Amino acid sequence: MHLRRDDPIPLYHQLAEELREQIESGQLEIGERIPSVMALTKQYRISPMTVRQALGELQRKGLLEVRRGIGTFVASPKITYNLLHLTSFTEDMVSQGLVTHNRLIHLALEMPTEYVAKQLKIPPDEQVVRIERLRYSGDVPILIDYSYLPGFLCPGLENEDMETNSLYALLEGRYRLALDHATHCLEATGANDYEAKLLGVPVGAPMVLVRGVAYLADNRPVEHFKSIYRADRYKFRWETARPLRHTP
Amino acid sequence: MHLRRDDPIPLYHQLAEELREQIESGQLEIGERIPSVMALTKQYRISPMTVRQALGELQRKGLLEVRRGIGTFVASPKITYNLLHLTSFTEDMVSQGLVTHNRLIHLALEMPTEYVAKQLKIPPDEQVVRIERLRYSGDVPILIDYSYLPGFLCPGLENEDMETNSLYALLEGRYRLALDHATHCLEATGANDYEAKLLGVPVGAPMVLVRGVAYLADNRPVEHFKSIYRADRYKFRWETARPLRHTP
DNA sequence: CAGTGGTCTAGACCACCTA
DNA sequence: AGGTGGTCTAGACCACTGC
Repeated sequence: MHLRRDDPIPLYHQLAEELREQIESGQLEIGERIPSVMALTKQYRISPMTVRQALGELQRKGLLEVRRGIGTFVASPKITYNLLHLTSFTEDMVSQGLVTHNRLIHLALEMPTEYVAKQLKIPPDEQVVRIERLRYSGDVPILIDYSYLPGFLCPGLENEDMETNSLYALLEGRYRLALDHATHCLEATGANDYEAKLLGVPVGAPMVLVRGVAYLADNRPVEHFKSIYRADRYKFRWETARPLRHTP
Repeated sequence: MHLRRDDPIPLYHQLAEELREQIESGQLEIGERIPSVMALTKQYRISPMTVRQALGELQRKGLLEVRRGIGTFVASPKITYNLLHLTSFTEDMVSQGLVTHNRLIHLALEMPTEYVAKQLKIPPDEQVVRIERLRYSGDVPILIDYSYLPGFLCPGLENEDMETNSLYALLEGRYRLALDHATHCLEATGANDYEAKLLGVPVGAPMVLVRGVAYLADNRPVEHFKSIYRADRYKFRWETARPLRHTP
């Protein structure tokens, strides 16, 4: 395996992906030492700083664990698994044997708010596709889901069937937009009139609000999302590993 | 101001701290552009890569915001919690450069409830240290923190100064209990009378409730914790390698 | 066009760890 | 002693932005 130098995707990210695949495929086992920085430098013919950028990325995501003066090791994969698990509503429902479906509330091409334009890093006069869906577990509405995507990235998306189709499957299949990573921000809030009505809870009922942005491998924003969960029907679980202390 | 080159603290961290102080003191205002990479390179007589390491650190912590081709700007500061790593509140605040202190509300050796004994995997007649603390960012109370630890693991902990000491630092330093991993469960809730009074918010105000257990490397439970955060002052942030939110 | 941040090079020295 | 990761240099080219 070698890296593509005439690719918009940075070398360090290509290397990080390569290592992640080796970890997830089991070529590199949990607790195993990965090749040293110098070894990777020679193997991929890139400079040490670039290797370290790749390792830093995986370290921050919890896939690698560094022991100074000894080496870099594959960390327990629980962390990433559960963090992904944390964000996957449908998967969570299915794994608990619950039937889930969506109700489309809104789907149109329109002008973004200032906030959304900033999140997507587009000019404020660039149109976005706005999607609003209500998502159920069985007959119980669990969350409201808002998505905003730059219109030029997915022309015609506003005419698709968003009730039965998965948005991400559409993006990857029809528009060849391979989502790569995402940021998330979680807070608690109370249901407003609109949310309370849709979800069938009292106004002010405790809700979990998750906002974030999904990106392509080259860091172009593809989607700004906002999800509002009923706190009485949904809990978030995860595990962490303690980071090793390093330099001050 | 100049950096100390014969200091164990890395240059990039010194620069990051320098910029952070300028932001917090108001020398650099929110939304203001900070000097460019080249300007900082010349000003502090360090190389561009080192400047970028400093900026990257502040960016990941949410203090800076980058607009490509334009410049780097001071972001509006928010307290965030990194879900990837198991850190204590104190460590988390300090790493973000925020001043924090605790008010001890309760500290004693006592009999556990059935629930706590089960969480800690100890017999119901085995005593636990119960700690209740109110924790501040500056002058603002942010959360109420309950900890329960098996008494035999940390004899004398009930006589320690829990107002100025970090619990995790004490456990690792004095008792040689190296925390390794933890489980967490998060939900949203409304403040009850007691919580509202302590935190100075209205009854029913949105709160984030996190419960869980911290373990040693051999899976012995060390601590059952329960933290109640003011949702208006504390947000939880994380990144995922692949966004699987809408997977069918 | 000039300025910005993003990426990358090909080395260097250091503190740390094992042996 | 020899290998490891951590830090740092002094440049380079690129894509993007605003003028």
